[in-house]
Amino acid sequence: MIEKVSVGSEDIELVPQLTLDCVIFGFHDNVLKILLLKWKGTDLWSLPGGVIRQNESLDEAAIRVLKERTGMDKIFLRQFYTFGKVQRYDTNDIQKQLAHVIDPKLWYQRAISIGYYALVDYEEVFPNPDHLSDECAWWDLSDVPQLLFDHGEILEKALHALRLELSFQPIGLNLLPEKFTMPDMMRMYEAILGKKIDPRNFQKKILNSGIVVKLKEVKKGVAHKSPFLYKFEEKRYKEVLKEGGLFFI
Amino acid sequence: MIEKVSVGSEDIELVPQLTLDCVIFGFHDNVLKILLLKWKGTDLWSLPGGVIRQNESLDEAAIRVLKERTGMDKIFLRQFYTFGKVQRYDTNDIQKQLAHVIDPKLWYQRAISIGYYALVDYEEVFPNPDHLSDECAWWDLSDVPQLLFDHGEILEKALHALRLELSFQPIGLNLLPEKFTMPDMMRMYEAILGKKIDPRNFQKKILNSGIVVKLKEVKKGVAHKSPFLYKFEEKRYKEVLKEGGLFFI
DNA sequence: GCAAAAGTGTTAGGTTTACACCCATGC
DNA sequence: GCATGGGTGTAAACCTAACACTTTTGC
Repeated sequence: MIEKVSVGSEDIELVPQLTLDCVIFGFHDNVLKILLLKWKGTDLWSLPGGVIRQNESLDEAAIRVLKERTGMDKIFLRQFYTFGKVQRYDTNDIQKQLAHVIDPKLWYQRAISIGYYALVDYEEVFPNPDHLSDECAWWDLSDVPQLLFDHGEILEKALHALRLELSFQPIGLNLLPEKFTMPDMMRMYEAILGKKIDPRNFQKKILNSGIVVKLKEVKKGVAHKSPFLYKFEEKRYKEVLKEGGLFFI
Repeated sequence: MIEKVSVGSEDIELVPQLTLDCVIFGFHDNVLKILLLKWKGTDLWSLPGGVIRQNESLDEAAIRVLKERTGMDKIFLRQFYTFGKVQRYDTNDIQKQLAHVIDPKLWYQRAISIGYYALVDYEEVFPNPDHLSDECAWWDLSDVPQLLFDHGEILEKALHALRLELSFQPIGLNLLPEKFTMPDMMRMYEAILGKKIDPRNFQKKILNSGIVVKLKEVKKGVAHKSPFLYKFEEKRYKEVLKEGGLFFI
């Protein structure tokens, strides 16, 4: 197991057997997307992840990884689960597939991985591969390829957490751009919940709750009728979430 | 840091720097209770916890700890958060307080702790101290003493998770005895949510949902009017939770 | 008999659901 | 002008919240 890593000329001590994995969600073209890494010289994809340094907290480690992959500093991040089966995936199989990138000796011990999910404004992200991958790219949630390790399971659990927290966390604020249309927001809800919502009822409920304000602008340059733009009334949004949530079950 | 532990004549390898802590909830006399340990020769209390062996999963480790502390085998267990600040509590302070029980050298490295909460039927538990404590006892949630380490924060987060999951997990099934009265159940909700509920509205909603059935018995030997007994209609209860939850916000 | 807790119904207000047509725009 | 997506109202059903008195029991 790696217990040190070099950054410039410095050796940095790591917490042994502990890693973290990030599911980075974005929303674009009406669908949820996640950021994946393609391992060097392969067609194999996995979630971005990293190790924990002895002198940083778990959250700090996650922020560091997020910053490295997206270029972004202020990111909405939630720890959602820690994955700790003894044998989280088929070690021999992985060693064979990745032998040219990582020394198989690195797999002599199990690793426990802390799962984080992140929400980012798709438009502001510059995907950036790490030293073991040669591509970092957005994938539509609906056609994510088979993932390496147990990352399929990690993604499942992240989605589940996201669905649950949709009613209690300011998901919209972090996944939508500053100005957005009502259909944008509705489709974000639909994408996360995986079901259709009636647009009249959706609009009524959202406007009633007071969590958004209508701007005196419309979105231009789109085909068909120009939709109005809205932005979040942040204080009110958080109040509503705190006072019991905003449900579209 | 301990990296081995002896069980009988065997040495068991541990995952370094990783521990787990359990918040074990029970419900009795209309209040929520948790199980705490008193450290040998002190008046200091903490949550039950343990280490992770190399050959067991996190869940298995939690089950082992729960079994040791409560004597129970089948326990409702949820992992709710992993605590990983670099300096989770004042190490010097703790070393001084517990020097007579644990060699201060054990604290030379940080530890990351995985938080689990458990729900148990109060009546079925036999509290059992571990080798570092001389008492294992129930405490009313409302008068839990100052806890060692960062266990106060862990308890906070466990409670928060419990509140959130009350609407989606079969909490009642695990916290109440097999047969219970409507006021019992209502007070469980009140204790978890920390607020009063109207008994007429509560009963209406619970009975409408079909998650319990009224038995042809009353609870005898109680002062005042004998209340009817109910039991969960387990299949229906889980269906309702799955289809969007059962809220008393 | 009295104190304490159990049990129970109604009403008003609010929320949710279901449902369909016209409008503005780009091509 | 037509295809596409945006925008909007109403009525019925359902759910929630508010509210107080009678019953049973042990002491």
